[in-house]
Amino acid sequence: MARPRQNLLTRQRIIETAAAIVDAEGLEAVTVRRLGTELGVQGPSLYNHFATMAEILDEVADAVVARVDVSFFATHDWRSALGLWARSYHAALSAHPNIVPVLAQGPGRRPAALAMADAVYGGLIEAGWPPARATHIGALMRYLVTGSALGSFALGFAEDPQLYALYPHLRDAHLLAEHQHSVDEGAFTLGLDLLIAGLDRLYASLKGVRA
Amino acid sequence: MARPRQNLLTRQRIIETAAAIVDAEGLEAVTVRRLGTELGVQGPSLYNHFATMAEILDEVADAVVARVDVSFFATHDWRSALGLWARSYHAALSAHPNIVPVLAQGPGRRPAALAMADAVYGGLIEAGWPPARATHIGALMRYLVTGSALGSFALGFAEDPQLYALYPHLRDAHLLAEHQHSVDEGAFTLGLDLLIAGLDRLYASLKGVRA
DNA sequence: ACCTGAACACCGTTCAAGT
DNA sequence: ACCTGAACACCGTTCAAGT
Repeated sequence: MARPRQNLLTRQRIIETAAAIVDAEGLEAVTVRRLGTELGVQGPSLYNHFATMAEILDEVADAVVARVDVSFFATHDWRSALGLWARSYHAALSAHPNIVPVLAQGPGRRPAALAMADAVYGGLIEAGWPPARATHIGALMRYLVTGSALGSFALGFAEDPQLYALYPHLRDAHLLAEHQHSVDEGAFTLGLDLLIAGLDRLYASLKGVRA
Repeated sequence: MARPRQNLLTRQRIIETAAAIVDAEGLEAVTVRRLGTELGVQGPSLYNHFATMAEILDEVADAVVARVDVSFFATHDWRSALGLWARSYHAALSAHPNIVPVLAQGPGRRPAALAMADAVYGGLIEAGWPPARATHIGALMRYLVTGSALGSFALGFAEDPQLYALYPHLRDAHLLAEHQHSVDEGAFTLGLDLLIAGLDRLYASLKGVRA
């Protein structure tokens, strides 16, 4: 059989395959040899397309961030835009929790993460927030979204009821896993609503508006 | 030279040595062989004291959580207690940021993490919060603290000014690193203050108190 | 009971050789 | 230009052998 004129690999194919492994089995399951097997090549072939394994995972992470909708800042009041963006960000990360540790290190040089930071910061500045405060708000939102996506609170407790015998108030903690979605979503929604309401009041006081 | 009657290793010594490496060089620097070298034994000797490497890192993480002060719930109003605890939790994690990914997976079977969850949840229940809300508040606080400790927002941007040419509002992002402490602390403090003020209002409305 | 030395099945990455 | 095969310097973990 003749050598195909088209390359066996593209960056896109590699990233998609890596993303599928991350979602199904976690970050540690993505190895050079495993990727090679799934792509039908030998492991070292990947180095014709990427310099390091970390670069591949960075692109997987950025593809997730690229799906976050930042368009609201162009069309909505800053309060609505912040809430809609944060929900979109949260939804994108919750769909791919295994990649969150890579994302949580900051935008670095990832284009989608930088574009998102630019849109959010720009939106807040144009709404009249002082630069230092706009930075704080952007940081705070990242803390909440990555913190909530990084590890499910509900699933963070072991399933073993006996474990909690020593802790008087944790008697039913082993049941949290059954209510994972409502616990984790409820906590995120509570936090987001409280923060936006609080920022609204802070904004009003900054602008000299009396309640 | 005779064989010492005392063991060369103890769990305590291993954990302390691992913690020092984590702090100085990060999680990836902690290897069985490296620990062996620093402890004056061969790597496999560690398996007489721990079943896995993950178990060692779990204990390093729990030692950090053990330093969080949860006593406030016994002595203070829930609002003050929540704020003082969250600041103590944040300070403990900020002092050892490299171990945060281990912590962020939840308490699991770690005694200090379980004791902390018990104290916080118990304190909120005794203050009169409904159980579901108390769970949300505990989760929310973990999101904020681990999210902020996991990766510095300020240090998450590359130091290369040229990188930001494409992003109109990020022109000065490369300067964030110089103000790391005030950016990261400012964002955390803003978030904590807004959340506690918001929870105070929510509590008042739950208890039927009119503003 | 605890430590050693050798071994197993992995890693990421490099590089000369092939096409 | 891209892929292969062999190699290097690592991993965590197991286990028989020593004391």
